[in-house]
Amino acid sequence: MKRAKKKQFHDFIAARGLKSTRQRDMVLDCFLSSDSHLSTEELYMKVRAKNSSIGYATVYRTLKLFAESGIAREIHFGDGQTRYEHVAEGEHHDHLVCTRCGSVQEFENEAIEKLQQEVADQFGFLVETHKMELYGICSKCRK
Amino acid sequence: MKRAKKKQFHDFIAARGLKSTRQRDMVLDCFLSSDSHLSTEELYMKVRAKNSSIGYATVYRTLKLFAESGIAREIHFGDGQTRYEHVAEGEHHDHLVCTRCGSVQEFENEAIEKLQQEVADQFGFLVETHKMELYGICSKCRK
DNA sequence: ATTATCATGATAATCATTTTCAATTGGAGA
DNA sequence: TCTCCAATTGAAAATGATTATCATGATAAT
Ligand SMILES: [Mn+2]
Ligand SMILES: [Mn+2]
Ligand SMILES: [Zn+2]
Ligand SMILES: [Zn+2]
Repeated sequence: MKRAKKKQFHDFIAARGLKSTRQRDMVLDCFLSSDSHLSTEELYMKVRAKNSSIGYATVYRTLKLFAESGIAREIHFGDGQTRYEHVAEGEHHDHLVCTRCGSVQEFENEAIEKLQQEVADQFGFLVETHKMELYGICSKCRK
Repeated sequence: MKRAKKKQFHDFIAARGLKSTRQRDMVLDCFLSSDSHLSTEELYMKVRAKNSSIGYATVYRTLKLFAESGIAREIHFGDGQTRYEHVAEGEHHDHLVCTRCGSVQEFENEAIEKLQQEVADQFGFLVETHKMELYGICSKCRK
């Protein structure tokens, strides 16, 4: 899957007339080998560990490109920081976010998605994207 | 309903040992007589129209108190600005947000809420709050 | 190799929001 | 009503995340 994501990004880069650089590849490797839902700063720290000369701005810019290329998605959990998650082609999921330990559990529920569509239809609304997040205490933190 | 909200806020102020001020009452009146989902800046402009000497910080601080008192709820639609909506006791709703004109349509769907609870239960997750927003094109903008 | 572009890193600039602080005000008690 | 102190206010500085600027360096097509 990493291979495919890398190709997808490189194809995007090429299609846009952009250039392949050692920094972009470095950020890409760090992103693909990291957990999902990392903040820009967290990613920056990981990249920094590999190459301390990388600039903060480069990480910001590269992450935005990942989102545009479709291999990542920007998410906001209300803590004031932008996070990026891995995107699998044609897949969608929502989140359970623990307000105590910060852990994030992903889930998919076809029934809910269908009901959302019905609601939108009732209002003549054309859905492009949606977000659903349940905030609370995860099972580990409840013990 | 305005009466009740005002009382709720004044009770909150008193219970916390805070003081009732002309500025807070002014912001409260503007908030209660405005549409929901206004950004802090939009509210500030409305208050400013009544009393041009009000400070920006006061509006920020007061809106936070509204949220704490339970008469308002902070919401984020991803445009980088905090918005506040009116809260009716014991009521909950979600949103359809038009990405073209910015209009917001509220809706309630008991079936979805129930399914959300089931999902959380499956993961042993205790839900405290949740948000669900459908982004897309509203019926007016589709015509 | 040459050249036209694009990318990078350092730094300044933005933007929304928060904090600081000196001056003012509210309101409980005398 | 008067006092007094804690709470409040407005202006301005500070903050934190993100973006823009710009001189320098790298990429890749010719
Ligand atoms: Mn996710
Ligand atoms: Mn609402
Ligand atoms: Zn937890
Ligand atoms: Zn619209």
